[in-house]
Amino acid sequence: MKELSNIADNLKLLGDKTRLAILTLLKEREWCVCEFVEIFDMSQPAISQHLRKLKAQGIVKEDKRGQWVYYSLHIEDKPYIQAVLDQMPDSKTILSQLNKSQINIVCE
Amino acid sequence: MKELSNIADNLKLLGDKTRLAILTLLKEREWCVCEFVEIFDMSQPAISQHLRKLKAQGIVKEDKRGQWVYYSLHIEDKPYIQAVLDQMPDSKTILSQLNKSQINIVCE
DNA sequence: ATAGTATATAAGCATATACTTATATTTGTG
DNA sequence: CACAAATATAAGTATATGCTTATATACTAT
Repeated sequence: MKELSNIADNLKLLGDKTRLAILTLLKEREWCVCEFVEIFDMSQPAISQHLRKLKAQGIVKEDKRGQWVYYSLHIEDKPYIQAVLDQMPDSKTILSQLNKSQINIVCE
Repeated sequence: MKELSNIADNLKLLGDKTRLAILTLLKEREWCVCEFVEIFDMSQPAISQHLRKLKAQGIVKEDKRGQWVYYSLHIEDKPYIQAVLDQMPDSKTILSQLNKSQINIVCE
């Protein structure tokens, strides 16, 4: 049984809009860093740091292939994360919500 | 459909050991503030502030009865929180983990 | 009314978090 | 080798967070 504080630390990482979107997108397929950088309105180091945190807690795993690093989910042993992601909308919905917030920023 | 950022804000509140324990205990029954104050090694205002955050996001509801305020879960419309709490251990396990950490503090 | 108990709020503070920019590292290509 | 692209790391900073102590509020009982 995982420790309460361990579970809380995992869930804390899900409590960020960007990371929650990343994980939800990863339900569908693996993604490389540069794809995330294009999608999110944020610098490359910011994305890299989010992925590092997720990797540090074993929530994602990386696969270096040539110049690119592909990330995928690694939550087989974390049912509480699976349970959350099962409830998340599909990638298309996530992407449209990200776009909407970008438009909001432009309009302000 | 709830907004991505709304879900993330909810999950952020679950990403704290104390609040996650509170919510898990609330699966079993309603609790009053003073019970939480006894269980957790923390001041009464600290507990009160955690409950206020949970109430502000509609995750718990309160019921004032005389001198006491009883809190209970209000997550019927939040399947991703239900899904997490379904995966959490029972109250006995939570309480023993809290006690363990208190003993650790004493021993240091 | 006064005192005691339960809870909430306010203010302050130390630490954590999520970015930014600058720079380093790794890999592919001419 | 030199350069470009993809990614990671470092350092700095503004804001958020989770506690503390002090105080206010609400209810109970004598």
